[in-house]
Amino acid sequence: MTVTIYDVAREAGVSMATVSRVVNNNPNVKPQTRKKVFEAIERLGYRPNAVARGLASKKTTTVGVVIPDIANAIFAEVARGIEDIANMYHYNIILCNADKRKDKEIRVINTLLEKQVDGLLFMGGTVTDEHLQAFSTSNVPVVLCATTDEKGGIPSVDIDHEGAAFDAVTKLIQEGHRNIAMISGTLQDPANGYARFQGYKRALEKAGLKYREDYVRVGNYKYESGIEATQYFLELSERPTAIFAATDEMAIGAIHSLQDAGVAVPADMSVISVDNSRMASMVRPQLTTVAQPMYDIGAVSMRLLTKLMKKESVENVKVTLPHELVSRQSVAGPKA
Amino acid sequence: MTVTIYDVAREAGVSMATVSRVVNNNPNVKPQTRKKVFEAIERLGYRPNAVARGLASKKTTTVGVVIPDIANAIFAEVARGIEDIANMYHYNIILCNADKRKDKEIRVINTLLEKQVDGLLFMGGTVTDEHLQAFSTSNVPVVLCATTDEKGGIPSVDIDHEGAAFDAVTKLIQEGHRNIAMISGTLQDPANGYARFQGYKRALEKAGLKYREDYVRVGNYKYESGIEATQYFLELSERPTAIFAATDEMAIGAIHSLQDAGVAVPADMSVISVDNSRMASMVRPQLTTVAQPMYDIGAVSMRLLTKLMKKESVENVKVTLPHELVSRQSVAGPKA
DNA sequence: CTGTTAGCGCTTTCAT
DNA sequence: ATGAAAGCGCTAACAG
Repeated sequence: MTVTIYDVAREAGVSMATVSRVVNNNPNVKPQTRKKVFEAIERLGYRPNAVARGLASKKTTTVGVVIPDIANAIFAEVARGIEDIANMYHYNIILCNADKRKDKEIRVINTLLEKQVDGLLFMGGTVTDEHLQAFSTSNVPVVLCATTDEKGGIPSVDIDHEGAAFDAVTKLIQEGHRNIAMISGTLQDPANGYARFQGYKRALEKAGLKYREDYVRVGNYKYESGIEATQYFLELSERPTAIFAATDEMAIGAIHSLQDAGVAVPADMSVISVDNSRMASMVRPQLTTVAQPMYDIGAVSMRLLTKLMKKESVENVKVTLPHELVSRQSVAGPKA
Repeated sequence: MTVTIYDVAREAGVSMATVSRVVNNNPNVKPQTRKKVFEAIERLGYRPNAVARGLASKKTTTVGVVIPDIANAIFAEVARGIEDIANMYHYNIILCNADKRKDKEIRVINTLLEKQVDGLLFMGGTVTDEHLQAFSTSNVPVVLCATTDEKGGIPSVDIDHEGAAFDAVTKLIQEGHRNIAMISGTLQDPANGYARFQGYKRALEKAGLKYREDYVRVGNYKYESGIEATQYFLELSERPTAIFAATDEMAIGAIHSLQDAGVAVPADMSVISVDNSRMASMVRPQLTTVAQPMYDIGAVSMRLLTKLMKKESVENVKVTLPHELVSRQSVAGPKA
């Protein structure tokens, strides 16, 4: 039924080895022979079996990517960066959602390794010893993208979350705000949560502003949690004049919550965040936010992985991509 | 280096076949033997090689999914549905972006087939003869999701785009609108473009309203094109009183464009669309739209594919999922 | 319930 | 430049 390399060899009157050579573009084939083989391939409609090739060569040209949730716009953008570069280097990707749940992460890492992926791109919560353990049962290279490494050994690419948050809050301070609230992510989340919160505190500190617990609410990154946190701030006897949200989505929730309560943005209250997802310019007022280059994080980490898979030496295996404030309409000075 | 089934067999003092049986949960193994084997596996840190298994069994437990663009929220949602169900049935997915470009689609179909996927989920523009040709070079089942089949032979799951558009426009008509504009997708796109446009026309016709060319603008599904189209409508001597956008994103562009021009939504103009993406409730006013069950489209098509892969007989291979109007805040009657 | 034996379709020395 | 042959690690009859 299925035509194999052997059939092609017979049809072309050469050996399997020769067919293999032409299929793999090995230069050691006489042009004439090459032509004969191509014709036989054409005639028979031969299609190489990548599984057999993988078994024989111990290379699958596929990489595994574990991602928290592909339906999340941020991660989807990273995934696109990964896939584009993978494609460019002729790799395919097996995509697994793991929802930042350790058990699920460990499980998919193992099945990916069983499938003999040539490399692993890991995007998740924290990398624990168990993760390290799972990684080490194989010797394929791993790179973390947008993911914190507790121990610090693994190649990774991310932005400086603490710095990005610091810059966002500093922008608010420069505009004259002194009462700045924060809608944080969960502090257990090292990057989007803890690090951004630390950046907030450092900016306050540097400006000599006091940190107040009632100015911080922990959200879950969702729009709704931005709304809830803002409603809380609105009821404070001493209202903040600006809100820093750890993510765009929560910031948009904040903006709408404010508007629903009749407080004008940015006239009565400023809002800023970190992310710069596409939605940032799809709100009124358009959101001022610190841009995090999602696509590039994916692209760069995949590029790094290709180098590792080819055993090329890489100078820097811990890359931090730049972030940048993009000023739009949601920030102004505090009301006089 | 790597430990194989043979090593385990030796370690456990049994044959490879027995090890294979326990690994594959074949009941024909004495509990005691099973135990011995598991212990050997544990001791050696054995991990089955899925590539070898794939070659021997002619099954890879992975399916290929070609998708237009994973960074697009709509498709990402479908992808999540696919992956969740795939996971449930112990399949993995190889994800390929093809941007609805035929050449790219054909190319990835072929590489997916080379990788011996057990099935194919195709999400793209139109299915042409060339696609059919590519599919037919293999005998794995294919299911189309959210994709039109020109010829009609292939299993598929989608919603009734024409009907969804019809319902949206009819809602507007019921509210009393008689001057209804449409921001369409490109008419070359059978589902989101052409079909939704046809639904618009049919609704008009049924209500005895005349179709006017100047009330239709073709957009590219992006926010910005919603803005541009709306600006055009605003300059018409006889302004429409309601806008039907083929997608949420264009509708949101319309809303903002209207607001920027000082026309209140829905007081001065109503806006409705089809999609019900997460963004629909993340705008003010919240968008009234006809919900398209993206996640379910993915889930149902993957479920269908599993049946096809198991050669189970399926009653209906052309499934149309229901759509539903969700009323929020962007629609009201026309100004008296 | 367990073992033997062929392959699965291809790559890769090693010869020639 | 080409061919022969030995696997890659596993499953799947077939025996027993």
